[in-house]
Amino acid sequence: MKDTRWLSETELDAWVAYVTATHLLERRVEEQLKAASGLTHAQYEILAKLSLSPARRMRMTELARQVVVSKSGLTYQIGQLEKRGLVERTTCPSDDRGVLAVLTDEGVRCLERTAPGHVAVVRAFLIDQLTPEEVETMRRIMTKATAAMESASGHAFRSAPPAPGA
Amino acid sequence: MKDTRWLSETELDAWVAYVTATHLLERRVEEQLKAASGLTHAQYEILAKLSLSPARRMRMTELARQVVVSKSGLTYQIGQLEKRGLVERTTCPSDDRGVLAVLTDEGVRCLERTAPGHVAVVRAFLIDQLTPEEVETMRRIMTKATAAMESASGHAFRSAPPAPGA
DNA sequence: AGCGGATGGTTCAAATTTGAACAAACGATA
DNA sequence: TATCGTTTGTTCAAATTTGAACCATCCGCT
Repeated sequence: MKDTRWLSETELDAWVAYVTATHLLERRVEEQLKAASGLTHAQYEILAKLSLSPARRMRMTELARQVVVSKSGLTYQIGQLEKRGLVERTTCPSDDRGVLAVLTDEGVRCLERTAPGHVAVVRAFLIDQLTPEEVETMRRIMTKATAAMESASGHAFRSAPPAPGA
Repeated sequence: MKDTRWLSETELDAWVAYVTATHLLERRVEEQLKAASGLTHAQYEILAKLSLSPARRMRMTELARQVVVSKSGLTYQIGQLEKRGLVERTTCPSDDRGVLAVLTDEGVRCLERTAPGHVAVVRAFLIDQLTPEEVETMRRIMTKATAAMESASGHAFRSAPPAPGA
């Protein structure tokens, strides 16, 4: 906590631009989805993840991990999606505690109907603004950041890795 | 709304990685700030913007625009910061409707006390994971995206620019 | 079989965010 | 200077999100 390594001008610019762009993009995505299908971005992400999963179903905890939302947050959203008939809850065969969120046929149709407009926004404000090289670099950057955060345990971050004897 | 230009595999990977990294990063930033100073990321951003403004003060609307939050959202957060004595509300001399949010000395101290830990997280999970070239590319990418969204009026986005006679 | 710690999901209260509705003040124009 | 359309900031209700508390179930060991 002593001498701080401040961000260089470029680093700060990069961070500020990232934060700003992220907020603006989230706002655009949210407003488009809401207008087009009444879905939240969080809800769309849930449907999208489920649609790519083996039998269009996933355990709650795993789904929460993949969409990066708290357990209670997912419980709430699955409840909302269930009300609209886009998702169903099934008890997990192999684990009585478990709950499987299953994408319904109606959910699939909703997703298919919604995807084009969503992709259009992502393209218009981000992807199509970039060169192919920039897209690739962004992929690399975000993948690295994700890896760093998924490996870093809990919320403590030190310069030295956790001692084996601790 | 007819034939959709879907995302290529790389583009999709880039987008998914971006969304995931953003959620994870937001979570880390939020948890660090909360633990270290009881501030929200939104609140930190407000303090930071104010600290860089001429007399450490800014009009509500302009501040809301810069931190990308709704007007009502800013009203709420400024209220919270006021309770903690980090910000004060002043009536705007040139416009009786206006309100100036002013960073107090206490607010400055809070920011100075909080910044090192915040920067450490940003470094640990993002900046320090990247090469200087990648940082520069991210800056360019996010700046372009921001520009695209700030220019695009309202929420309509068409392939053709708005006709002069419309 | 029976413990004891870890996991999976839900419930609950509290905090935050947004858009719509409003009232006050501005400013250009008749 | 009286008026109409804007802009400013707040209030309000509704939706969402999170962490902590909780119960049920699972799993490794005795």
